Amino acid sequence: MPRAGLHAHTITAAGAALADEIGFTELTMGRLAERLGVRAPSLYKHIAGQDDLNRRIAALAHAEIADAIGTATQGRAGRDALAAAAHALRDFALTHPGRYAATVGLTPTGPGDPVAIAALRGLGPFEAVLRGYDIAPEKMAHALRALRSVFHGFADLQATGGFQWSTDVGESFEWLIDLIDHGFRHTAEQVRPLDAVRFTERLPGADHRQVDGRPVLGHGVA
Amino acid sequence: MPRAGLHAHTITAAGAALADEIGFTELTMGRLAERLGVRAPSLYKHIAGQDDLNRRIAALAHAEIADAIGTATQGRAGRDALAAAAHALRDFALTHPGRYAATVGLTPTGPGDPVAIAALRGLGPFEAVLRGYDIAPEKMAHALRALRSVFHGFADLQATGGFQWSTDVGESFEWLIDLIDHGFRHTAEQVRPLDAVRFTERLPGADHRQVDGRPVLGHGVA
DNA sequence: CTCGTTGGCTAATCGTGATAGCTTTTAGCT
DNA sequence: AGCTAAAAGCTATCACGATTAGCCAACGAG
Repeated sequence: MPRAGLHAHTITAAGAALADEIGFTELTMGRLAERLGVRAPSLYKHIAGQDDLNRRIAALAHAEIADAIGTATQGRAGRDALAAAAHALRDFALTHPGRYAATVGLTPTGPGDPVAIAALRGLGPFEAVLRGYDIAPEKMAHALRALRSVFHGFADLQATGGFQWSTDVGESFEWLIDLIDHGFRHTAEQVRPLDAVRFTERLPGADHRQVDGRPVLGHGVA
Repeated sequence: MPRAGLHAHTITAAGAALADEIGFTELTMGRLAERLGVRAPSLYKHIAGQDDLNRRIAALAHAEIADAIGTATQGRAGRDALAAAAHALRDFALTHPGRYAATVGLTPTGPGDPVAIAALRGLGPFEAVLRGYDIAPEKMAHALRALRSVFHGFADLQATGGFQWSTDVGESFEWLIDLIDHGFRHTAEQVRPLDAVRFTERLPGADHRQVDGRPVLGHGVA
């Protein structure tokens, strides 16, 4: 019996492709092995188990998303960049639902976690988009979270069949981009009193390192 | 052996509570049965199976969310109503992570699906919030989807541990509310050409009934 | 050519969902 | 009070997926 010549990277790619076809939750070691023309236990010679597989797929997806958004926003700014990034993310979620599903719900296990590192890389293009608006540096983290929330929310709802009315989804998406664009322009002009910055609530287990009184944006997922 | 006196409603409630404790994906027939002091097969006398259980929990959660947002927004309008609704939803997602997880990822099977009906009921309070802004009636569906995307996205990211930086999450949330509030005010003033309304893209399987050229907002999940 | 490592296989364990068929409780009726 | 039928639990059992142990063949270095 000749060898199949598997590698962790091969398995991850095949798993991602299969997840896109049948859904992330339907991805099983047996099915993946069958797809690779191999028996299930053989996969364990290359990856540690299903959780490991899931994390590798998530890391791959994060990297791909970062690339997609990065290239889509090259040379654009303002609403153009915002729209390009939004479309790139949504297109990815719709074309690769399995991969996209892998990126949500997997808490990074620590600073060295490949998932965390890949997720961090995915933040870069979003920050670039925000640089096109007049946002105070200390508000950047808020704006980043807002961006992620908005576009993840839309992509997630659409990918999971959350939009059932006949109203055109693409048009709703454009409307949403306008909403955020206008919001960013308007909020940027706002002058809010300093005592609005409270820093009271803390997530248990979150990383709280600070330098010069500002959080270290070094790892984690924003 | 005396009877336990189970009912579909009892089982659903216990399942929701257990899901909140151990996580929705960890909810299992055996564990739920143990919690109820009964053997797993006994549950099948009242519910059809795990999928049925999941859907019942989702319907329950949708109803509870609708109630929470509805009461929170009573007598409020504009930014007040927006903030109240947003907080109500986020509080629910954080206090009842299991139930909240059940509400995402379950596509309604049809117009009569209890999940779809409950989800529809949950839209009411959101529409009420939007009435506080000057939004053209034909844009209401877009605004509704925008609202759902934004707050689902934030709640989902926070509930799944997506925010890892030290920046205060509550503050980011307030910032997001401001962003949307400003966006709604500004976009409402916008006058956009009619040909921007295209109605080209259609979701497969979606309900497309229309009356007077406008979609019937009768069922589905927006 | 030989040998150690590597990669795939079979067999087996364990946990979970689901179903079949049996038994007992319980409510209503005479 | 006793009878009866539906309802509600139980045991036994199967299917399937993840994972591990241990066997053996393929491959590359000397």
